[in-house]
Amino acid sequence: MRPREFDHDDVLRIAFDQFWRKGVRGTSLSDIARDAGVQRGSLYNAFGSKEALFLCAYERYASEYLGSVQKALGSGTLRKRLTAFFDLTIKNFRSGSPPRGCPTTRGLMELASVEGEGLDESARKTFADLVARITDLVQEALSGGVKRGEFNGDPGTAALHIVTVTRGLAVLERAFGDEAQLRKIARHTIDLVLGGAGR
Amino acid sequence: MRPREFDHDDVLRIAFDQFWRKGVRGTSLSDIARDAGVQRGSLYNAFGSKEALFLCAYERYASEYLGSVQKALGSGTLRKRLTAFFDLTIKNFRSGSPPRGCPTTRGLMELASVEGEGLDESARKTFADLVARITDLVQEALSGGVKRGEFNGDPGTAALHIVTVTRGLAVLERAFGDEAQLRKIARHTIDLVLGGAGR
DNA sequence: AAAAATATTTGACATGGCGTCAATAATTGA
DNA sequence: TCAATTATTGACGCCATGTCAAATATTTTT
Repeated sequence: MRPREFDHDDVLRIAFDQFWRKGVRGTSLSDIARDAGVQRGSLYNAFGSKEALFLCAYERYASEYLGSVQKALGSGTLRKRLTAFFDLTIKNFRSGSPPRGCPTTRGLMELASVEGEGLDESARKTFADLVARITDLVQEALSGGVKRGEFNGDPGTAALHIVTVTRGLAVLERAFGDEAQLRKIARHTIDLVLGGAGR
Repeated sequence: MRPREFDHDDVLRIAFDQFWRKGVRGTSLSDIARDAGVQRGSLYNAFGSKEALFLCAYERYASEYLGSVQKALGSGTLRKRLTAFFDLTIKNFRSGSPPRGCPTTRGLMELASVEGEGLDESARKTFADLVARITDLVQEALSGGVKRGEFNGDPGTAALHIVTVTRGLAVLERAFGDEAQLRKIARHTIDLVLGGAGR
């Protein structure tokens, strides 16, 4: 059979970059094809549809992103680790100029119409993964030195709350665009989560 | 001059309903025109462009929404009022079937490309208004019976945090779609904000 | 080595959306 | 009554998505 003349991964990276900058609906396959030096038809042949291409590109990004989160959460006190998580998150969707926002959030909202079921599944996994990692973090801290009673409810709920805040930040960032404010909210959230520790 | 043959407000309501259900980019002016019994050209004559029409429709909605928030925050203890706020918010973006999500958040994310500057302004105002109302609420409670020291930082930061959570909920709702979970996060947030009061 | 099989590339095409424009129609005011 | 003004209407250009058949480049088979 005839070998393909372009690298799938290259195209996915290029496509994701455009999707992230201009949104899924705001990016045409012609744009991507031109940027990637590929014929538009080849993209259809390789991926089937624009939404399918976005999905592939998104999943490639998501695994990379989750990996970097994993790394950032490395070690240190709970406060330090949570701070690192918020820092990474804010830095991630403040990257580029103008800032490009949170890809998962943007994609999810943009495709959350009748049809956009493919990304729902994928975004759910991303969020679930984040919640799981933060839950582990909290549990680990609890079984370590951190005193119980500084958390309201179970670690899972705390993690859910934290991930919710990060996604809220992704939204506010689009509205206000003020990084200092985002950091303030992040710090405040950590203070709340760590109970009296930071007051 | 010739009188127009349709009611602006009717069209805005119909348009907003479609935008909310199918997204801005997923809704065509032909759809709206058909639904409203108006020619497509008339919409361009009256509003200028699809984005401008969306903006008008959004602003009509936003003032209605802020009014209902105002009402819901009416009276009672701070906990009761915050609970009412979360309830209204969740109920709002769980309305319809399937749930239609938060219009401000969806619109903001969808149009947050290079050009979408019109809605940025409008959404910023909506969020700023929400933050201001919640700030007032907290300040009122503080000058009333509620003890100081149950809040971390100033009331403004607390309000910002709360609004951030509601927007995070709008995102998670799209991913998980589980209303019970949203309520759990809301309750948890209130518990955190009210310090030791609810523990 | 030649031919068959198979997958990719390519360009043409159909469909549908946005936005513009000139022509037409319906009022109001002089 | 007629001019001025604004709304409506339908045709048009442009661009996007997605489909299809023809052409092309390999690998495998004979």
